[in-house]
Amino acid sequence: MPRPTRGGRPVQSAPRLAPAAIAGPPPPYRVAMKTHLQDLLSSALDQVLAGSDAVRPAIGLDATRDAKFGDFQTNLALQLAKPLGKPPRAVAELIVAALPASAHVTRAEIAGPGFINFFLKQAAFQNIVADVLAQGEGFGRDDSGTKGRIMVEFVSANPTGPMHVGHGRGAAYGDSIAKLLAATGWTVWREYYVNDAGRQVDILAISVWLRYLDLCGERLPFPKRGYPADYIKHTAQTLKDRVGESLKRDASAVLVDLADEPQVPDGASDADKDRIKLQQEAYADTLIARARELLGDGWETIKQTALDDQLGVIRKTLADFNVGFDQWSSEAALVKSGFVQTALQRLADKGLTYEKDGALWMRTEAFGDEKDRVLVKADGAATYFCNDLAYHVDKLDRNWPVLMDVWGADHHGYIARVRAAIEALTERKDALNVQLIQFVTLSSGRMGKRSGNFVTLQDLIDEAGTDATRFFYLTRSHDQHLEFDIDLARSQSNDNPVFYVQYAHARICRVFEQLAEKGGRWDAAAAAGALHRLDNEHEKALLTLLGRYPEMLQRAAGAYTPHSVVFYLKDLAEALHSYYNVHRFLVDDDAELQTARLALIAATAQVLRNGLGILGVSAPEKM
RNA sequence: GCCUCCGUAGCUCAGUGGAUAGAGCGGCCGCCUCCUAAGCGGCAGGUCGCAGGUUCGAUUCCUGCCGGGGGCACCA
Repeated sequence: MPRPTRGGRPVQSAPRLAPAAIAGPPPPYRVAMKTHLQDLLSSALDQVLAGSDAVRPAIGLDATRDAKFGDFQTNLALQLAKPLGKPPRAVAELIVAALPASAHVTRAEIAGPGFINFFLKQAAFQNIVADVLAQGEGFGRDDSGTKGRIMVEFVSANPTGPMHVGHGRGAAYGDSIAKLLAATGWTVWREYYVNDAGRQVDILAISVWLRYLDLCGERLPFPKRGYPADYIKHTAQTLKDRVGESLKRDASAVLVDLADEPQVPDGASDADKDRIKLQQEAYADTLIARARELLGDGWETIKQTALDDQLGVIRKTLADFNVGFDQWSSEAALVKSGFVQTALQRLADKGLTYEKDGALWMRTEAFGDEKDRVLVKADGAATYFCNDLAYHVDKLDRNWPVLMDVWGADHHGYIARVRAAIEALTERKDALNVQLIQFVTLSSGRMGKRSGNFVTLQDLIDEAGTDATRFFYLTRSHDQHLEFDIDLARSQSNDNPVFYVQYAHARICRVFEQLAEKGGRWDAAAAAGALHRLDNEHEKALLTLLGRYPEMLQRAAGAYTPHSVVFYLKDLAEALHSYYNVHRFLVDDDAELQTARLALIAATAQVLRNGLGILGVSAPEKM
């Protein structure tokens, strides 16, 4: 498999996911309608405020929560009640009385504490169908890339084992937010940072080697701090297939002069546990040093084999999960290239580093961190922070001025120092955009890499499918804890929420299949002239939702909330299912009505596809 | 102790200043001679953790408590 490399030299580029869509502004009708209502209200305000010294408020128009409140609402009267010294409803009456006549408005109604609700003629909404059909995959999208350049780094799971369900959430979120940003005017680049340097890789290698020795018939005790899981045995077998027994050493040679690893006794105090764990870490380090001595270059072979094998598993899982990256960036390559030293020098040149207790520190506290941080440890090894800092500098050097990092919530305390480093070198406080993904809990127990019996993301995908798994992850706000109901996700039952949306799409496809079977045709070109036939409340609900899609996308992108797309799609599917149950679309005796309804559901299918595409979920034609 | 994410129906969760707070699941009652019933319609179920404050208006913003998750390394 290809080795990942550092920045600027992508090894494996994922295909760009954005479809070649029709560029251009979102359909203007909703915006135009709001502007129109604002003009009417503005004119009314001229009259109402004449002779008053009240400050003219901004005219806010909102979508209504419920169709019974009309199409748009304004709270103008509530805002003006106090300055005018009149009850809100009285103000509302003045405003409504002063409203000029309009061809689009059927009525303006005062409701509740003083809202003015506008009811528009259905004709105002019908053209959305033609817009959707004309723009297709491009409907709602802004592929201009003119909002700016943003790099999204996500997953970046350590290559020391398979991805678990927590990583899956970050993968689903990161992939969808990248798609969402790309669909709303951003130029997006997605990266995976491969932590293939440092002590954890040595721990991985020693674990693999000990299992390899097992396979060669050499029995050694397995250290507590090693990775005991079965996937290590698999990698050990891969190693043996590759090198035979050339890396076999006698157990006695490995263990000579080595005291037994200390064990935590039952009922030990917390202090004792911590002390013994430190001794166990030291024991693992001793084993690693011993292995290096005995193996020479062979040690590197083991490390490479282990990394290749683990990363290969991760790559397969992500591919199955429909998650792609523009680039995989290697920590080890970053170190080897000398760029870490370059970054350190830049900090030193600014007087932001100093030595203390044999270590090299950075003055992060001067930039809002709660304390200064170590860059190079007393033993000469760089900290994770040091290399990661360099990586972020590298990203900025590559002309990505906005860096979104998708991290697990356990990295919360790490934000301040990375932000400090970036601010120190760029004088920009806002370059780093961290999205913390809250924890995933499993309905049947917790996961952990050392336990050996955790549920991997691959397990989940294999059993529940990519669609159900991705949809499930994205059904919750990312800053909310997610309880992953494994049984539900695994079940191919009606309870699984992804099917509800997909089914709406499949149903529409089935209608067109039926039409073809009957030998009928649907004339898309004639649809525009037939749309005036869409006059019932179910059609109105669909028309309204279709029209809201573009603004929903913008809102979801602005708030970094792909789950908003999920909830929108559920609403759209619900409107379709309700419509389906009440009305027939294949209307034998009314060709114009049939044309109009088919156009409406074709547009609905298009928006379902577009939205599901943002989520990375398929839109099947049959279920 | 400090930082942070939370606390909304029996359960899982939406709702980034507005109206009578919503959905799914679970419970109950209906709907297939008709484009897939993986669907639709209806009923029951709430002191939006507690207490103050700001506001014409607070589930939403602020403060303080109570309860829970996570983080506070020369680990990654």
